[in-house]
Amino acid sequence: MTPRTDALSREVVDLIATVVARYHEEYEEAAAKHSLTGAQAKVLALLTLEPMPMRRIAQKLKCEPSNVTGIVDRLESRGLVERRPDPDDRRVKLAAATSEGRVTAARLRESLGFAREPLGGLSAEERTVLRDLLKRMLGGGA
Amino acid sequence: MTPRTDALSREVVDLIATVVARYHEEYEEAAAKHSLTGAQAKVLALLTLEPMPMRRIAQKLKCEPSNVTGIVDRLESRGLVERRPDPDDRRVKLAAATSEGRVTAARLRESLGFAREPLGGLSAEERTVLRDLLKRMLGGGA
DNA sequence: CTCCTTTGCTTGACAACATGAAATATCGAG
DNA sequence: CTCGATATTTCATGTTGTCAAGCAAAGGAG
Repeated sequence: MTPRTDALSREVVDLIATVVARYHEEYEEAAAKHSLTGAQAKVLALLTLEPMPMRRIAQKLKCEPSNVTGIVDRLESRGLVERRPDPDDRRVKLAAATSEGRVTAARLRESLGFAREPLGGLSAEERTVLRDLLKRMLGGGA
Repeated sequence: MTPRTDALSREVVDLIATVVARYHEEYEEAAAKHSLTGAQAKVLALLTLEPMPMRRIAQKLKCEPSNVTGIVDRLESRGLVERRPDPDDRRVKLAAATSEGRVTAARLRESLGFAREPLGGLSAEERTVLRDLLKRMLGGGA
């Protein structure tokens, strides 16, 4: 169907690569502002939505559970996250953001400029078109 | 200008986050297929375009030069890359892809499905629109 | 209930990536 | 030539990632 390497596709892929690079930079930068690494920021953001077993964090991050242990350890040692027992299953430990963790996460979201800066140049209609194209792109490839 | 957290912007940012995650997954996966890490694949791809001083690789990767030393070491020990003296400046070492390195890089490009899969669902017109929106998004924020 | 497998988490060993500081060699200006 | 700047490497250290092994708890088969 799609010619393997037509100029248009290559251009779009290059642009996406640029978006990816830029997104990462900004994310790491915003995390560093709060003395967090990217991985720690991601986990903290996840836990502000709801407490979660370690195992589920690993699934979200697509990494081994043993890795999550260390990341949560570091967040816990800074008082941003705590481990609670799961009342329904004593094997499970629920990681949850502390109130201090939620404050940090909120500040982090604010300093994440990616939402405003690059999207600011697009009108509401254009953003709608972009949204729909991205949706189709992601939905179709799944 | 842009309301800080309107639903549409949040949705687009979420979609971009998904694209970023997906891009990374596929890139790491493709690299792993050739027993390379993501960082190694990136450097190898860079050096297939043209030989380059270590320092410039570090700039492209946005990391410290001392880090590049290790990555190039590993690529060199596998015969994918070599260090050459720079005729104009004896302090500089030019890293260059070997012919074997170029073969590996070419295979890697081919196995990188991101170009075909998700873009396949979009018509040429839609890809043009997407390209222009991404361009404006990136250009405006720069 | 006991046995046995599975599941959830942690620990330990190890590799890659990343930073920062210090060492070495070279360049280039004065 | 001397001195400061530049390019690279080395070392110490920390974070992220994997895999294998271990332990506690859950859950089913008998």
